[in-house]
Amino acid sequence: MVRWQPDSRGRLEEAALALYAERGFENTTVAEIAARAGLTERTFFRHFADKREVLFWGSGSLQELLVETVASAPDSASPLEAVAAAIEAAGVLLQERRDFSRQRQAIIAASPELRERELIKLASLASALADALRRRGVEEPAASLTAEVAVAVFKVAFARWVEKSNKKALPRVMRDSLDELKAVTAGA
Amino acid sequence: MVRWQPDSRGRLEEAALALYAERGFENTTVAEIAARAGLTERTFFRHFADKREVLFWGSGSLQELLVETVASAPDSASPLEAVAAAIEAAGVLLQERRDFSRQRQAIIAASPELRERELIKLASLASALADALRRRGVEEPAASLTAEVAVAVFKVAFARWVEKSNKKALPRVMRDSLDELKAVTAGA
DNA sequence: GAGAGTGACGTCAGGTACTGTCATCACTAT
DNA sequence: ATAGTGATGACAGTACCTGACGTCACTCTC
Repeated sequence: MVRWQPDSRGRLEEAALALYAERGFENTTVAEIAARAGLTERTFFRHFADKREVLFWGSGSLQELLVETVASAPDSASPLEAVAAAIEAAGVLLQERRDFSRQRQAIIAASPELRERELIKLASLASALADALRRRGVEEPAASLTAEVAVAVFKVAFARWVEKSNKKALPRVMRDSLDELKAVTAGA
Repeated sequence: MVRWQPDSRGRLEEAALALYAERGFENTTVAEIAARAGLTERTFFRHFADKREVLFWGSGSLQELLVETVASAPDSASPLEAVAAAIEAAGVLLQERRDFSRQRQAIIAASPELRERELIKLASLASALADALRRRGVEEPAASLTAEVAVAVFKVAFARWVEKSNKKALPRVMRDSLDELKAVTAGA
């Protein structure tokens, strides 16, 4: 006899995503998620720090990808070129998980609490990018500013990519948005 | 006989700030805040949507100031110049409330929950700035990108101003940071 | 292969944030 | 006087989250 079904964490993630999409984040209780996954509420909180975190478990790997891309940029690359490569790489990843990314974003956009959590993940991402730039020898405040700019471009590009479903691929939107940003900051 | 002491909202704000500073946000209960203000927990929640909001009541007026500054910028001003004027004006306001701003920021920095709330206020600010730019005829995505850049500069400048207490005035730090950003985005 | 862990889960009790509902009563307007 | 009105108190209830402890298939050791 197996005592428990495998992959309880995965089942909790699936159950949470389905319920949040179905009836909204606020109208879903942790008890319901746990029941749908065939587990108890207590077990949910052993896998996820809180009710929101279940939607953000993948953000760690995105951060790693960004940091590694910055780290492996050629020495000749400027700080902005390094982070540009990073957000384009992130764009590739999210473009691959297109439908999932869009569904997840719809859920987040519908709940202020989830938007808060998303923003702090992006802030952590900016902080990690700034670290990576400093390791490349970029001084403050240039490192922090470049990192914040990268995240800003990421946010705007992602939002545009989500809203118009029949448009360009995300990496392309990232690059275009960065060019637009350069134009905006140059002309003054 | 007066039935209640006046300015219950103000007393709640004061009590909350003092207790958060003294023993930290997470180690303070709403019941304690209410008791210190001579009120009940229920009354706290009639004045503030939640336990965090008590620290962010002033953010509305900051947002108004930014939006109005953008709106009243001369027609000849570029989008970046308009938001630059706005964050410098915000810098003046915060410089006037220097000690309060710093104490408040120390409390926020110590609590992830409060940082989340701060970030969503900044996001709302970016959104309001983008609206103001669109009313000036700026198209998307330039409006959103410029607004995000403004908030990014604001964040970085404010952080630098807070950490080195014996430095330049905040509006000056804002301007310098914006110049640094221009340098960073131009060189690639 | 018996005994000693070990780790993932369940069960239970409790604290705290937040909400809905109704009562109270100084104050105000007619 | 009388009838509101609005800020507050009192009380009950839900949901998030945590700590403590028990259970038992699995694994490791000798």
